[in-house]
Amino acid sequence: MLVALRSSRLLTSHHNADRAFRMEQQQAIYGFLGELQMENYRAREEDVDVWILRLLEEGSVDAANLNDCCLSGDLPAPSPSPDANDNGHVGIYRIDAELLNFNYLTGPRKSGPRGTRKRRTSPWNSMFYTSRKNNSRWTAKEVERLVQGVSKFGVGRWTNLKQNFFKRSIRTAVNLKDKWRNLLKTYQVHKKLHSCILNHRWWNGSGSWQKNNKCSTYRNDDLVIV
DNA sequence: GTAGGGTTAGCC
DNA sequence: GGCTAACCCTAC
Repeated sequence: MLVALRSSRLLTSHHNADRAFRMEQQQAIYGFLGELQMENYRAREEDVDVWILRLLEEGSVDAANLNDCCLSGDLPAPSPSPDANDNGHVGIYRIDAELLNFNYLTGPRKSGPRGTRKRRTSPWNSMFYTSRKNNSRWTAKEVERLVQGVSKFGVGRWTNLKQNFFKRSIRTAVNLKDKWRNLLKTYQVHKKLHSCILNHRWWNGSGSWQKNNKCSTYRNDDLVIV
């Protein structure tokens, strides 16, 4: 599975008229990713297929609605589906407190919690070591706030996100960007999700939705899963 | 200010 | 030694 972000396009090519609608779509997409990722911390050693199916069954993640968020920059926007709400928008974004109630730091992990790390200050001053600025692992609450922030402001608005969600935090805008990148990276690792999601309705690339596993592309302006 | 490649340190 | 996550560096 390839997940590619095209955030720069998001913020530059959209018409103002549909900007709000597209932002809501974006929120849905990243909320979905956030839920996947955060649950992933808890269920890292579990069968991902079973796990995502459970989420779908519980309704925590609605793959059908997710598909309704799909838009291609090259293809016409699909009509809102019957699953959409009264506004014609989809709203799968939801951070479930139960999903976040996991043992973030002590749960089963391939790599355990990291302690304080140190590094050389510079190649020519290698005799001295100094601590990095933060050296702390992200907490579940921080991840939650990051996902909320990205869902609200979108990817690439790290300074804005910092000011609104991490104002008193040690995390810098760059830290937020890097953490989000790590989250998506981990998300990509679980390729089994691909076949699972493809079993649900999917944009077939030729103007209609279908519910089978023949389609191989999920796409919107900001996210491409191939 | 941001994106993306590079570096580092902890854990297996 | 490999993998991973947090952090650093730098071009744009």
